[in-house]
Amino acid sequence: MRTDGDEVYPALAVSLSLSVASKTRQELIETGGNLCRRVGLPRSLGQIYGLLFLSNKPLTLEDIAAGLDISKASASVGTRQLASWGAVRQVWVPGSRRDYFEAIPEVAALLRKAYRDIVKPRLEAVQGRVEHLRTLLTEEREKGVIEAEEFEFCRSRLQILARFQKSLLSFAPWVDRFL
Amino acid sequence: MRTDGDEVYPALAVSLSLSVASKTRQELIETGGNLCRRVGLPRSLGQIYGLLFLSNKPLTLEDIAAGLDISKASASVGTRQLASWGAVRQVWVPGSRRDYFEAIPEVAALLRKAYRDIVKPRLEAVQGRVEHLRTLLTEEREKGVIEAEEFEFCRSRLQILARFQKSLLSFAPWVDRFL
DNA sequence: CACACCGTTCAATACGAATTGAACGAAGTA
DNA sequence: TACTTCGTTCAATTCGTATTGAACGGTGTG
Repeated sequence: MRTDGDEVYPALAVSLSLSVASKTRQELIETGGNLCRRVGLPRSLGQIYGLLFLSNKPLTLEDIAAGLDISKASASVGTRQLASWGAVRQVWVPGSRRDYFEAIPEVAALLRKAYRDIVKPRLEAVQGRVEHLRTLLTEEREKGVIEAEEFEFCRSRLQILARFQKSLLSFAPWVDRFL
Repeated sequence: MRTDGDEVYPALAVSLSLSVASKTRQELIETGGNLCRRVGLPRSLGQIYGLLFLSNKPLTLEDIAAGLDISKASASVGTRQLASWGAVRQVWVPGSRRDYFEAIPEVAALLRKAYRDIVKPRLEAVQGRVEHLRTLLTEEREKGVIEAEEFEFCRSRLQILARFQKSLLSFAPWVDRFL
């Protein structure tokens, strides 16, 4: 962790209450980070979730920053992002006025939610987009921008797309049933 | 397109045989690019596929570079990548010694292939990873790095993960049936 | 055999996005 | 009211990686 203000001890996560850096935790954090990076998400998200996922007790922002050696800022925005996705919960600890976080371990539920809240809406957006393209194409045909043959070709191609994402949308119930 | 060698005409895709830049094509290219970027892939891939997808006839690397205003190099690596995924096919055109490309429009089949060749193997890799973590954890327990309580906690958490991706893997047949 | 044409490669660059440090505000504490 | 303690914000920086330009090799052509 990089403290703001002056340094105390050179990067020793001394205040961290959990058994510092077991290899297991370390590796889960790493794979979590990689997993995120691969999907185009900030690696810190996966790391934070991984850290919390193997944490006995809720952790503070400082714990997280220290445990992952990232800045307090990153920890802040990261936890907020995760919380907005329901992957992390902010818990109240009576004595302290810090924010404590814990992972929500129901991974399957998280994935289901992700599908409903992110993938599916986006698919529907794409659906609208394809429709738009189809009307656009016929317009251009009427204006004579495109010749008949090419028009027909494009039309069939767009139809393929339309059919495709309709079948993708029909996935939704199956996803729900499975997870 | 930025030609190597000297310029001829200021960026007019004059040699491009398809009806230059219909709005429809334009937009599909754009959404294809965005789609890729969102998933963490180079946008040029989506653009190339989009261009070819609405193309009557096979296109050369130069056509692609010109049509998308990207470098010949990008077009080259992009088409190769797409071809390696089976999203694009290199066709032989008798008269010319250039490489011609056309899109493979069976999007559903492409997705199925992507699942089998990319997602599923990766899931299996993750499975191995989780197993590794579990043995690692018990090792650490035996060495006394972790106390009993925390060990039990982590163990249950890892088990959640294991169950989760096992159910993910059981998806495979369903994916095949659906697309 | 020289020459033009094409696709590939690779080091350099450009670009987007994640991460950071410092400043700030809110809320407790003495 | 001065002084910590925390979390947030935002401009600046860093970092990964997509993209490019130039050089190269290979293959037909005159």
